[in-house]
Amino acid sequence: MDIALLTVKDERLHVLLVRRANEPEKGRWALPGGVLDPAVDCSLDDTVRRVLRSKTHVDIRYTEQVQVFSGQDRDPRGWSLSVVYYALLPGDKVSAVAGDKAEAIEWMDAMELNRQLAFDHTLLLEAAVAKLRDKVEREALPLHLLPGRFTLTELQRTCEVVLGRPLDKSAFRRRIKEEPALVEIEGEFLRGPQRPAQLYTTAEDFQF
Amino acid sequence: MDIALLTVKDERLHVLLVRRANEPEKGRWALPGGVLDPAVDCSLDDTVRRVLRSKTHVDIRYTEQVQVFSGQDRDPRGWSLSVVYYALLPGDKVSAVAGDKAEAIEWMDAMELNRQLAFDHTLLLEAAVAKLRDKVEREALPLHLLPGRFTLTELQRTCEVVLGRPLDKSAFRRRIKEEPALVEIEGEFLRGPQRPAQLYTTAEDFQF
DNA sequence: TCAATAGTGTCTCTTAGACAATATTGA
DNA sequence: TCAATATTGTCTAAGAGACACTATTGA
Repeated sequence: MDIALLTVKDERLHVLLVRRANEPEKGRWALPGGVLDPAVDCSLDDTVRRVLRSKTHVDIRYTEQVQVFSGQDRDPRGWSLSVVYYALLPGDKVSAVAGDKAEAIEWMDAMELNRQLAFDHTLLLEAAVAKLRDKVEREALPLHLLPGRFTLTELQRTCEVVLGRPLDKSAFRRRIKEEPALVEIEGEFLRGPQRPAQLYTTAEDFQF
Repeated sequence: MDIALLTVKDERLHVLLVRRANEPEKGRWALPGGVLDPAVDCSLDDTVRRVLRSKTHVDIRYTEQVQVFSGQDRDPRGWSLSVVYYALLPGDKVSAVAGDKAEAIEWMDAMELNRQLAFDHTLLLEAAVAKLRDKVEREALPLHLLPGRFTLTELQRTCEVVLGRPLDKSAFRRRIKEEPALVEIEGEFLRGPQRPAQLYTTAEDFQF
């Protein structure tokens, strides 16, 4: 099981990588992963949460199964099978994710696949990002990438980062006006050297 | 690995079931499945094709991975994991699918989930149908469910069967007019006691 | 001729995109 | 006041749905 933990950092979609401490592919960067432990996990989703907790020490609000990768060529040790998940981390929690002493971690730009990852992890990452993007392209709001309170502009930026293209402000706001997933925090604004921006939060029953 | 082999029969979406010959759940209907054989299969997709060939003796044109189901409660024998696929069979090939002597088979209406299937197979089937429907809902044409040559009306009926709702003829044709996946078979018509209908076929490079 | 289905045309209404205009703050 | 960003309004063009119309065959 491998996980693409995605977040928005510096206006770009980033993914968490860990450096492999052992052979094969020692020293190369890879998606964090883990193995199913039937004694502990009630299902694969449990495995994902357990692994994420141990690697990040942060509570992850959302995970989704992407695809199974399998075959004899993806790992030099022979036939292997891996279920890929993506997970979403709010942008303000990035700094809370720290590697263990044993493991070096790094946030890599998830759109720029210039670095060579271990095994077939570049493919896995592409599939994960594609699935997320597809969902957002179909009108889903990636609220799990945002902090507890956010402005509409921040929400729009997040969508743009995931989609990799600019959105029209007017059309975007028109669309989400009807969105029950968003709740206006009455009287709360983000202030700066300009007109204050209304703060919103995610509805209780929001399902991504 | 379990497979929902889907086809259109009698203007309804149907799924192939096999009756379990062994315990547990002996005698109950289930989706056909198989186990991965690393010695033979280069990947899970190979497994699916191998299993389908052995069960149906028909060449299946299209398969797609749906989702992994896992947990300790889905099989009385304990923790289990299954990758679910759906596969599409052209409507004119239904009669070519025959069970072995050892196995009873049956086509069940895939929308009417009234029968109690073995294990959690009702859930697996629902997930498979939902994935197919979702794809067709987003403008994909389920050409793999159709024979080699077909009319636009037949194509529309097939979409309607998958979606479970009627489509407007005019709007439907307007949409697929631009569709490169469809190739008109010039001069070939389906004739009957009415105006002949132009026959179409699937483009070589069609990707569902 | 009629029945039956194939195929087209037209109207309306909704919506997305582009872009402009207005609003409200701190400095 | 100005700079900067928030928020709203307007115009237009494309597309979807509804529905009616025409076309072409066999009987």
